[in-house]
Amino acid sequence: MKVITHTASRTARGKNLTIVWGEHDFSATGMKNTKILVAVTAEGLCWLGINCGVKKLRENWKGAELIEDKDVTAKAAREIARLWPQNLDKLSVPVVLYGTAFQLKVWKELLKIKSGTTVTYSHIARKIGKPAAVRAVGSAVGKNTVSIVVPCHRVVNKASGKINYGWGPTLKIALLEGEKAA
DNA sequence: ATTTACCGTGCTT
DNA sequence: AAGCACGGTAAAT
Repeated sequence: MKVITHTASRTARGKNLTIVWGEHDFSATGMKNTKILVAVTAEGLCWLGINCGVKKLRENWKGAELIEDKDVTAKAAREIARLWPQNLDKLSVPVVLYGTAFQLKVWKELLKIKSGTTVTYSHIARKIGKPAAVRAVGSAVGKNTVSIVVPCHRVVNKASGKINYGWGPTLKIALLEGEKAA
């Protein structure tokens, strides 16, 4: 999978950017009643939201020009559904990551987590050489813009049974179950 | 069992 | 420019 990164804050990254988006069914994967909102820039996949609506997309790409066109996003959506859960790393569409230097480090680390496995937030913190920045890792993971493909759901709490997930704890569990079963 | 300290980000003042 | 709230974990109380 090709990954393109850009250093930009959340508020600045939408500037002068055109994003095409579309909603697609993800149920064929065994994830019942699940829709993914796929968005692409000229470079590649920049956003994947689960059951989320454009509002979230707009909030995360302030100032960007958003164009709805399912025909454009369908190819990527179909490929994601086909490759999940084991082979997302074979995605032919490049993944485009816009974040701060810290966030980019965290997200790239997420890409190394194998399907069917989980790691803790402190593990990531150690991996990026900032063992004390566990909480910062937590917030960076939560700001991931390309769910599922950048597997933020594979990061779990160490001991406390708490489950945190931007699209809801239930979905996080469902994704992990789906990957384990595969 | 509760509190404290650590870090980066984004929102509010 | 400064302050506040978040989020996960280990260590100290």
